Amino acid sequence: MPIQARSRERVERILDATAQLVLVDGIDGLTTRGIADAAELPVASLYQYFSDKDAVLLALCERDMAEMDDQVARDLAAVADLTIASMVETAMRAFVKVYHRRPAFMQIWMRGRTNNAIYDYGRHHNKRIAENLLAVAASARIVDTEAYTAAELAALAELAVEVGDRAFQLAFERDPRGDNFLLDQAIELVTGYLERIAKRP
Amino acid sequence: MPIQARSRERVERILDATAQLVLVDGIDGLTTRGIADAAELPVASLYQYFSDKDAVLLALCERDMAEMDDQVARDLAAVADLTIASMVETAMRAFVKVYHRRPAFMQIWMRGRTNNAIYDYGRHHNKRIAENLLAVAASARIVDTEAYTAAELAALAELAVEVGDRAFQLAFERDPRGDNFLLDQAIELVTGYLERIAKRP
Amino acid sequence: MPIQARSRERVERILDATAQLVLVDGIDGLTTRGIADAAELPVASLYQYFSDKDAVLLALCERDMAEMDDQVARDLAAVADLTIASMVETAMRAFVKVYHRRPAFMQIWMRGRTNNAIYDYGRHHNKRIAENLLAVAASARIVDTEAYTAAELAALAELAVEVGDRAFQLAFERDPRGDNFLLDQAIELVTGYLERIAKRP
Amino acid sequence: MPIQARSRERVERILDATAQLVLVDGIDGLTTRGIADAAELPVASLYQYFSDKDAVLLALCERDMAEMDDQVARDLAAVADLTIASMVETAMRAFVKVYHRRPAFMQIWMRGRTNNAIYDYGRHHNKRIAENLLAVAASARIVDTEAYTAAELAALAELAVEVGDRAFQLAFERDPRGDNFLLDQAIELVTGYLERIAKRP
DNA sequence: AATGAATGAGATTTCATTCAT
DNA sequence: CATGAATGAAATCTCATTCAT
Repeated sequence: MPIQARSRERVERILDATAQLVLVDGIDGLTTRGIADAAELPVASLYQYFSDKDAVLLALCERDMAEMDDQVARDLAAVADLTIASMVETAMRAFVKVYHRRPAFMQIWMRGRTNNAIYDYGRHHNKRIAENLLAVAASARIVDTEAYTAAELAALAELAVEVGDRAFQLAFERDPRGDNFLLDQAIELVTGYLERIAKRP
Repeated sequence: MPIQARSRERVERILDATAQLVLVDGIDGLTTRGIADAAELPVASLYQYFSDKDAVLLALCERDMAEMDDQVARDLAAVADLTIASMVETAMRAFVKVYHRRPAFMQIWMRGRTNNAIYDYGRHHNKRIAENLLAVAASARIVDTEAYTAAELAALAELAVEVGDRAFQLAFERDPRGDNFLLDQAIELVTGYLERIAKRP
Repeated sequence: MPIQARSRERVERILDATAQLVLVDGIDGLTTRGIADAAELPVASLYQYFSDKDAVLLALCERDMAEMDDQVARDLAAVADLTIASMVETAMRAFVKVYHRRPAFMQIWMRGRTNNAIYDYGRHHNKRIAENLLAVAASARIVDTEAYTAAELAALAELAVEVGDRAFQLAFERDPRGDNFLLDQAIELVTGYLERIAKRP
Repeated sequence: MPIQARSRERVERILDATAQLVLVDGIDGLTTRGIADAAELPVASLYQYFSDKDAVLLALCERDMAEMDDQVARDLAAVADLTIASMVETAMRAFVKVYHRRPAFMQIWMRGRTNNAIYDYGRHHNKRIAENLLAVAASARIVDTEAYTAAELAALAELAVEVGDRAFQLAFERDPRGDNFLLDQAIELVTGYLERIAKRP
């Protein structure tokens, strides 16, 4: 097996093992030895692939986040009539799909944010999501660029994403599959809020 | 100095020290030794006042939460014309006042909720706040009790409280005094969302 | 209530509480706080009656040992025909009686001898028992004082007591009431051994 | 130095250090820090070789017990005329040899048996010694298998071993090399007791 | 005499990380 | 590259004992 492939395989195994462990023991219970054991490799070998423990968590987030971004992009591309409402709904439903597909990721995301690395990554990622969605909306010319400055729009978008995030947290806390009533409400809430930036006809 | 007063003073010192430390090092960085050093007393003495580390955190939350509840109650009592909008604004501004007075509390509240003790307390408290506000609104007959079931109203209120929390977190992250634009937006967001439960004329 | 009486009552309560605790948690689990709680008095008050924790254990042994000595003396006094065999049997059966009456004492005695205080007390007491029994036997003129020096007799007697002690330990380990087969064997063993010091007719 | 040898050497050093410490401070005074200091290695390294404190004690017992078993087996093999008396004497003298070689072991053995790990191991080992000796005696056809049931024989043998243990303890307490008079008496005592199971001609 | 409060001094164990090979 | 082994640095909590009142 070529070294690179072996390396990639091991990294995946580490990430999967970490995901499983977080699911079972929570973020606080996570140890390097635990990860190594679960991934069936020596502890010291972890450090060949990751600089430290936080880096593992981060990589896990990144991997699954990339999947989430893909899902959002793909689903948005399939929307015929792009409005603020359809965008919000599509994006948020895409999130839910990935949370369902990756329960461990959901756990880490929802409950693991005391870890500074994850927390910071989360803030950073939410900001990027907000920017991306704003860009899509802008290029679809569905944003009222006259009533708000660019900075205000950015702040609004980020607020909306964060608030949606928290609402989902609540929904997934109540039910590991996401409480349906709360999911719907979350979407309504964010939609309602963001419609103020929709272009007035 | 009477013993009881001395004891209370020490407890306060422990709580204040804890608050400072959480602010600086985060919840994960909190250690009993750290608390004791900061509070200038022997580690063993911590255990006279608190059964364990979690209990300290919990007490801190309780202390500041009580203050927050007071503030909200007092400010709401002073509102002449009670509407959903005036309630939300009054309550949220009351929160801001307390966050100003107790910056450490905000941090703990916003970032400390993976700690089980805090988490449970937080969920419980938010729920209670939501219930209280809902009760006030109901007795002022400004809630549309026909369009929603009681359970739905409870869920809506809780969601609003949690989402307001998160929005405030963002505002206070950007600016230690709370970013004004974001604070306003937060209030608008929650108000907008909750107005759907206002009684239709 | 006169102070002395109150004091004696408290000492008894401490001793009883200690006995119970040892029975439940073993010697290693014993704490001053535990004793105080069980005896329903403040920890600090323990130190009014005992110099330290070991002193409590020691006092407990002494109290029950005194009872044991009484039992032996009383039972021996009732023996009509004093021989080595009847002495050994009577004394050992008296031990068993007290072990039955005082199960906590039995526990401490049988399993608590890692504690230095208890261990030393045990050695000391076994020696005294040996001396006493030897004195009784000598005054009943059933000992062969010609074949052995006084020092040898003392050593023999002590060995017999210690060995009997260990045999009982085994018997009470196997069965909290004392395994009957082993109890009988223990008596036979000690009797058989000591008969060598019986006066030859 | 090859790693395995280094590891074995360290384990030995830990065991020796433990033995010394138990000898000086008793079992209760034993601490992981103490062991580590005496063995001149970091406390954390203890846990590379042993799962916890009890495991160290246990390993110490096992090591010395193995030596004792060897000694007994070797010496018994050299006995020409196997009788109960010669067996008992040979075995007990073999014990003495090992106690001489391993004074710490005797201490641990005699005083450490409240520690659960050691206690359980001790009971188990004494039983096995008793069984082994009984088996040797049986195969040499020097046991009266008609007067006693197998269970009784087993109990008798175990009692004899335990009682011999205790007698030896006394002998070694009085004199670090083992008081000769008491050693002789111990052998006589056990021999005398066990001869009842010798086959009647 | 009585006691609530205070504390010095550890004890055991865990863990992330680093080397030497 | 890979890894078994090693370890510095803590962390939490307990407990016997002592004071000040």
